Amino acid sequence: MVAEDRRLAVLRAIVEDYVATNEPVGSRALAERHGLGVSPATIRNDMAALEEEGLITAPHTSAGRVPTDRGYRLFVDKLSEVKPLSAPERAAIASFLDGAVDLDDVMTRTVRLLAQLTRQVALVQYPSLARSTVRHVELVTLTPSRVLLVLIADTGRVEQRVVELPRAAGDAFLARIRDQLGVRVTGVALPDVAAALEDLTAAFDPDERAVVATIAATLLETLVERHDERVVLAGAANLAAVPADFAGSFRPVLEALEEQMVLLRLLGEVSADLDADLPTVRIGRENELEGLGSTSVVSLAYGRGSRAMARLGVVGPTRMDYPGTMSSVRAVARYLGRMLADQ
Amino acid sequence: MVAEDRRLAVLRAIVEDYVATNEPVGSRALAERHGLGVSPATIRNDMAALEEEGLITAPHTSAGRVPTDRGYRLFVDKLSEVKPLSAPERAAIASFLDGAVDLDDVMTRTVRLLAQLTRQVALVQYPSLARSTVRHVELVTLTPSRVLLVLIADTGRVEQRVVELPRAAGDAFLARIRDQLGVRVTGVALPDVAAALEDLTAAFDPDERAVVATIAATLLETLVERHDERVVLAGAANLAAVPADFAGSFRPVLEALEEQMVLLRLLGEVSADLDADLPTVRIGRENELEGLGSTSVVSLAYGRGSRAMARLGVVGPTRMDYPGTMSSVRAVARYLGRMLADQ
DNA sequence: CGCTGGCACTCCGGGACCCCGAGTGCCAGT
DNA sequence: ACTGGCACTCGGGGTCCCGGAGTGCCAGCG
Repeated sequence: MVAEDRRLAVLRAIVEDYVATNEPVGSRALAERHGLGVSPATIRNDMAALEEEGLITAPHTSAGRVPTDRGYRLFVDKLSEVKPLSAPERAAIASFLDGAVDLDDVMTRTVRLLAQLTRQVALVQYPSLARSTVRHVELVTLTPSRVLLVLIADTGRVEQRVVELPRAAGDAFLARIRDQLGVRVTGVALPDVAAALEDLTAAFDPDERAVVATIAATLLETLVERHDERVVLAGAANLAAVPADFAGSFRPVLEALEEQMVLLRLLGEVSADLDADLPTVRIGRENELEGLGSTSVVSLAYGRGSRAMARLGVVGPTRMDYPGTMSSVRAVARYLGRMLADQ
Repeated sequence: MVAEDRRLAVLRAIVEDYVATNEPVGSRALAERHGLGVSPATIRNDMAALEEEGLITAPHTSAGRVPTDRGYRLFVDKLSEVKPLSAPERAAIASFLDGAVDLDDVMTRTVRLLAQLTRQVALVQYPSLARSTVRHVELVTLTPSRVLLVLIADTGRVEQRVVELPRAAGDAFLARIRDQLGVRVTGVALPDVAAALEDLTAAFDPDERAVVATIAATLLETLVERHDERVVLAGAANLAAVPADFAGSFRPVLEALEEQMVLLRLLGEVSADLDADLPTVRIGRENELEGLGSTSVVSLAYGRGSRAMARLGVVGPTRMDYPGTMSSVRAVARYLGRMLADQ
């Protein structure tokens, strides 16, 4: 089995060298730079075997080898360790995020930080409304028949919506609605709000119910909407770092990254718990999105305590420094979770 | 002066052809495609004169001519007319923007629309807080010594900030503060809020003043902050449409566009009034920003009635369709102004 | 049996070269 | 003032060629 081990060591060396140099790596360079203790000829045999298994491939007959998606996959799963961040990096995270004034600010800073740390495109999803509770509901009169409905979640997230009332409503009436809403939904988990509002209209006179129902409906709409799942992005310029990474132009990549839907799918489903300590890695074709066949996504959930709230991650070329990226993603996710817990 | 007129016609033809084909334009093609009624040789003389004046330039001894920044400038100022939009385009604007649920939604839709219409990078600045009035101020208790301060402007813009109080404050006390704030600032223009709060602390007992002062300070901070001038962006993928437009890589351009400060400077100062009906055009080096030497910016203020609230515009290669872009920018600015007036 | 050195082979990339076409500037003629 | 003609320039593309890097295979060795 010694031979088998060496083969894997060769794969690991190929991945590391290729990531570092961006050039197909040959047997001689490999034998020299890594202390494998065998001759290039032996390595060539190993490489032939690895190629047979579909883990590496040669761009041309007479070039070095390059890892395939499957090769990276094996590397990530079995051959790499997530290195802890350096002290300066930790310090950078702290100094970057401290001093944020509101949730928008936290999100913006986080995504920039992540882009800077990893030198890739960073994504951060807003804390999911579905996993929050209501902190406060407010109604603000705009005109007699229009009110602004403001919903504040415990994550600090604020949603607002203008409501057109079926008829004019006086301040006293609105105050009663506000009170009733407050009593019923404050502290309630957002998915449970619908149930909590079930009997809301019953608390009002029949001729008042149309107005109340309109407001309640808008509130529920606000909770349900896909709008919910906002994702912010930073570091698009990093795509241009090594143009060769994206065959032809990277226009399709840029285009894909402008679609919120795509970003959400890249980050993946938010799991219930925060148990997973290691980022999820999707490599190349593994994420089946148009135009993103030569990119990888490293993502992780963040949250308060053990409850996941949303995800964050980075998108980069399949030829990326997985261990480094994974550790940055993990560190930022942890720090962000801690920040939000403070609030 | 007929000769002079023809020279300008030649310049205009060069700009139009170059924009259409992205290739240096020669004297023969010019004589054929545009009904100038003179021979290529004559046009060559004109071109020599235009080159002498610094309006066009030849990439190589034996290539056609290309407009310089100054050439585009003359074209924009004197030789082009802003064409009205086509009916389908107008329809697209309306259908794209209608149905927006809140201010964020309006901004997002607008910027996407503009990017799509112009096929360039679009920028839209949020309605300036400095030009709004206060619609409502709200205080929400988080913990006894922390409150969330929410400010709603008449543009629909919502700002929130967590305030750490110097000591715990009861609900009744906070309600009094809220009332006092409401009385003093509701309907007040944001720049005048500081004055309106001048005597706020006087309305409270001496031992309450520290808390009140903290809240007032945070409110003022919220108004002043640069955060104020948010700009959203869309259509970055359009930069990649004609890679040759940005010599080498367009990394620097992407980088510049990630800086809020840069975006603000690109859009320019918001003037007091909405008098200017034509977009401002800054061509190439005219905007003195690092990395944006080969881009042009077409921008315009938008607002309610005659009051400017902020600006929007697009960034693209100097080689752009100025008349078309200008008309799109103008149309979107008008429509957006009308939408906000409705609110 | 696994490893090694040697060897013939392949193929990419870059440089040298050349030609063609497009476009110019200038000049003499109308 | 405009035009046709002409000599000139230059870049892009095509072809050719070579060197270097890397491979696969084979025979030999411990």
